[in-house]
Amino acid sequence: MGRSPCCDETGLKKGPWTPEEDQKLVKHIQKHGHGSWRALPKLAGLNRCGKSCRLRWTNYLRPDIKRGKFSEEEEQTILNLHSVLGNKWSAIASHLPGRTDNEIKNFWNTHLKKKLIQMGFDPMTHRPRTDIFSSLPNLIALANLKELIDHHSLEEHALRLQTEAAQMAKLQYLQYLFPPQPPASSNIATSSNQINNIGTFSDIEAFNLLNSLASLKDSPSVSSLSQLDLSASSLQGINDSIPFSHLPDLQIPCNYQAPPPKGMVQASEFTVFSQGGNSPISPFQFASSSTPFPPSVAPPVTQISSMVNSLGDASSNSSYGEEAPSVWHDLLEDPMFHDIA
DNA sequence: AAGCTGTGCAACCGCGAACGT
DNA sequence: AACGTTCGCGGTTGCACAGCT
Repeated sequence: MGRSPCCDETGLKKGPWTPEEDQKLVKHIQKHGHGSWRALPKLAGLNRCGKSCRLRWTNYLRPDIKRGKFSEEEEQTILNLHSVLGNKWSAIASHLPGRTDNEIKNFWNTHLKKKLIQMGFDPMTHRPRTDIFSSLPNLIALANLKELIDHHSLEEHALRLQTEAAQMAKLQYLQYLFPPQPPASSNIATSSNQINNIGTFSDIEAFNLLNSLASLKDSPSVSSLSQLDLSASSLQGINDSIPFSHLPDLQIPCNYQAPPPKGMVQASEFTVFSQGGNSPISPFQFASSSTPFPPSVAPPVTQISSMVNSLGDASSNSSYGEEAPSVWHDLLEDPMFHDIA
């Protein structure tokens, strides 16, 4: 690839700019504009490459540059934009008048990123770190000590993420406790299951599905999940209304294998596969996927809790089997499940 | 006072996109 | 369409400074 030599050319100065050089550059641009950056150094009488001149101007000498500490509003804006845009510093900078992409990038790398890491959040995804169980104590401590956080805006952001963390943790704990099970021997789904391999749907939709399953439990009209319309087209409408749905999804083929007895919901009905992969993903791997989880569709903690409660009730009153009630009971009794709320 | 370590930030580098011929 | 040049972006480096031992 024919890359331009730029500063590699011999004789061109590198390193920090002197006040004299700054003055020359500013005077020239004020008088003539920058025009071609490549040609500028000669015209301005500078022994620098055009690239160096452009950087010096855009990051330091431009008259509209705001210097000094970032305000809380700016900090919050950066956090919010970064959670959506990622490391698109120029795009983020366009929302912060007077701030350069370089300045924002430095501020992120030296301040915000570290703070998020310390709080147990992945600075790239803005979600709880992948080792969710090991970071839970930190999150709990954070909840108890949140009043000690000195930066207001960061606190708000952290609390929002923390709520998501608790929700994710519970859901992961559910998956952890109820790993995928092999289909029952009397598996009518294998021959007539209309939703086996229905295509793929995202984790977002999986969570929606979990929610809807909980609410469907008591519906007499639904005796089997196989009656649900889970076609790709029906899911499309859901997807369209979901924030962040434009972002790449972790593809999760629905591996529903057996209809639950008597309209009950079975957490283990969901086997999560990586895109194109053959082996299931563990809850930990699932949590570590880079798929952003939109806060707006996360099931509220109370909803998960009531879901688990209702599942427990349902299983104790049905032909689910001997093991199920104790499993639900174990979950509900587990202090960890309650503590993380 | 000297040396070490950590931090913040300006500047550089390399790549790919955009543009011009 | 193909090629060369320029520009802009994001990642990284290196230096100055502050704080600590």
